[in-house]
Amino acid sequence: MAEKKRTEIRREEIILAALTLVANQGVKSMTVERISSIVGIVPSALYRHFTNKSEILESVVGLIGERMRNNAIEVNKENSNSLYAIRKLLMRQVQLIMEFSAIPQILFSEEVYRENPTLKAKLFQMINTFLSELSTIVKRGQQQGYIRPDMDAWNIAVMFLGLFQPSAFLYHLSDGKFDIVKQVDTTWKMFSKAIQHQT
Amino acid sequence: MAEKKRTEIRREEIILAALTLVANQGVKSMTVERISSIVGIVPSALYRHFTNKSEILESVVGLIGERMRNNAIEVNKENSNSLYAIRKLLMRQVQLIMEFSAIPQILFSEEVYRENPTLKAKLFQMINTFLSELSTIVKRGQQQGYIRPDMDAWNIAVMFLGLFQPSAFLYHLSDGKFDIVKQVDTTWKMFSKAIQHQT
DNA sequence: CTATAATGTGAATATATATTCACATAGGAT
DNA sequence: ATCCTATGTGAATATATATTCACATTATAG
Repeated sequence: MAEKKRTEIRREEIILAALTLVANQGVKSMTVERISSIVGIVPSALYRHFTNKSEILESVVGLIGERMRNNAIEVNKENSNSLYAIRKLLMRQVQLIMEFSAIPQILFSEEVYRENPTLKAKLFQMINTFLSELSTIVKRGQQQGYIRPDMDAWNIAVMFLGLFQPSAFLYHLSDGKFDIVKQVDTTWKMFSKAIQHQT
Repeated sequence: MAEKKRTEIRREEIILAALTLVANQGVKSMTVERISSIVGIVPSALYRHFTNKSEILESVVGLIGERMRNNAIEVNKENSNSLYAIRKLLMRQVQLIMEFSAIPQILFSEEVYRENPTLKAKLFQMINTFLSELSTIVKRGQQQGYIRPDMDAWNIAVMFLGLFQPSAFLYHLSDGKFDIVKQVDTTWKMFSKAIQHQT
């Protein structure tokens, strides 16, 4: 028999196990059997800590969202030049993707989209929070005179997503062979020049 | 009993039915039961025309790929100004996404990624073909003097994907509420200015 | 017109997975 | 130390789905 642990601890272990599976092998690999096996308990034991599997997936998505949000907040704090902060954020996103290569799959998974409307709403809110955080950075840049003031901050934030999304896609599709850093670097050069305040 | 039809015809009907399901409700909704129901035959009859479900999915993905490729070829033929051709292509991609809102889900689905390595390879090749076609257009633009010659055509092609991918994502996530056309328009203005030959 | 091959059918099979439940046991509160 | 509650276990249940197969029927080549 596995050691008995308090539910708060087990919940964390379960979420972590689920994250590991999802991040590396996609949402489908996240079965109750595998999760429980990693944690070292029996499948039915999961239901002592979560009412169902969806709840576990929700927590996992929440964890990723939190991480993205923190990235945005931190780079904003650490960099006075907001253009530089955005570049830092870009690099962090790339890092996140390389670490959890299945993130795009999660964000587009049908488990999220169709089978769980609550989760879809949560995901939408998550992305909006991120975009909002990023918008703040952009606006600061516009006030500081680093970024052109004639462009909508929210638009720029959405464009930001486009800087790494295709690379993430190709990285994934090529089994990690695509040089994501190089592509993103080039893209950033062009992008930063385009949004910079023209003196 | 359903009418007997030659396998070539049935195959087309089946692929079309599968495409309809996938495009609107994702890969998971594409079950043998539903496909056969749309076609008007019984599930087991599918196996007279395909050896298994994967083969059907492969055909569906192939169809989408063909469509993307044709888009690229056509806009290249129809527009002498290659910058304008690229813009046209962008609009066509947006149209494609609005018509088949589940395309991102297909491209990132685990059915494609994990369960079927052949299909993954095919998808990769498909994207590369598209990017290659687009590169040709870009290179022409560079020769014509419309596009800056100091940027790698392939890089630009990958960036192109980033022009609509985030919008597709948000469009999907917001249940069609996100104004994809407006966002892509703004993004295009910035992008086209950035890649234009600076006189 | 008939024989044969191609296509369609319904039932059966196989598999994978989530979830429930009665029972077992450990560990902290008293 | 004992009781009680929280946690763990194994078996059973439910469900969804792909696939196979023996048999039925249609179309078509000869």
